[in-house]
Amino acid sequence: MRIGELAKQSGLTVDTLRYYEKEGVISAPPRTEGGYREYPPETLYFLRFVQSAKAVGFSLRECRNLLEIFHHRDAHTCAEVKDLSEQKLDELNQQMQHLTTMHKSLKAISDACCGTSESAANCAILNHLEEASVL
Amino acid sequence: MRIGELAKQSGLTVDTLRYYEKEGVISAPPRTEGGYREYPPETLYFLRFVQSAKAVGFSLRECRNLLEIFHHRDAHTCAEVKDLSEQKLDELNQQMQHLTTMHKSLKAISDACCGTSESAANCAILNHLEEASVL
DNA sequence: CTTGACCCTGAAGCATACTCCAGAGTTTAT
DNA sequence: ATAAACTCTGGAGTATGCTTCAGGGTCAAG
Repeated sequence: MRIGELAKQSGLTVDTLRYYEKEGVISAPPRTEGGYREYPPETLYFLRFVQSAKAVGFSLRECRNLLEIFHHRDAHTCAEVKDLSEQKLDELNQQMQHLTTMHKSLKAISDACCGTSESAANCAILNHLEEASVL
Repeated sequence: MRIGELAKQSGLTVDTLRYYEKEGVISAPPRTEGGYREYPPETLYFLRFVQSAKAVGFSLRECRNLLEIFHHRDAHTCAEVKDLSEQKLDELNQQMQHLTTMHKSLKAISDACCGTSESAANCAILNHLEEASVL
């Protein structure tokens, strides 16, 4: 399978595929005589693995590491993998916390504003931001 | 007030202050004979305004625009300001949604894993990621 | 054999928000 | 007068995940 086909099948672009190779996410495939990349079919599964991992919040580097573990899964333990998952879950929680805090604060400020077409000279939102007591 | 003092008072670094000036967040202050920036005291309030806006999720560019509105608030309306707030609230909601979705998916996968020190050869997490049915 | 579709490389660009650096001038205290 | 502390500039570096580009080679069909 050449790169264009793999791109189509995976939904990624050829540029992204070459980028992934450069970053060590997928390994460099053999080349045809003309110098074209010739991918073994399982590459598609690996890419799907990466896409799933990205979809649950892992960074590209983390995806690379996870895929590495996947390739040598006999040499790794469930404890190790679950640990990575739980770390990521913690991270996601922290980010949600952060967003929630910001949302709450902004909502409170926003609710205090009349939202009319009156001059913003005394706008509650601007006033609250100025007072710097936001968080 | 010189830049070091303003940095101390605001909790930002001098580099950040110069960066903000370059980005048009705060306007360039007059200079002393020696070429040093001499900030009027209200700059501190403007910086606090920016910090508050950042704290509720506005990007630096958005902070700049908000501060611009603040500077000419007579020429703006509450409707306009509230609109910006609500747009940002929507954005925050979307981001929370996204995080929640990711967290849910990962949690489900993670819970399916035994987490023991057994080989990861049949690790439920890895298997689920491979199956690409994650989201 | 020519045309169009496809592929190659290395490097640069984008967006965000800083951070750090070298090399030089200014101010303040002693 | 001299040293320490402060400030100046322009430019490069950091992290992430691509995307775009120029300039050129390869492959398949008619």
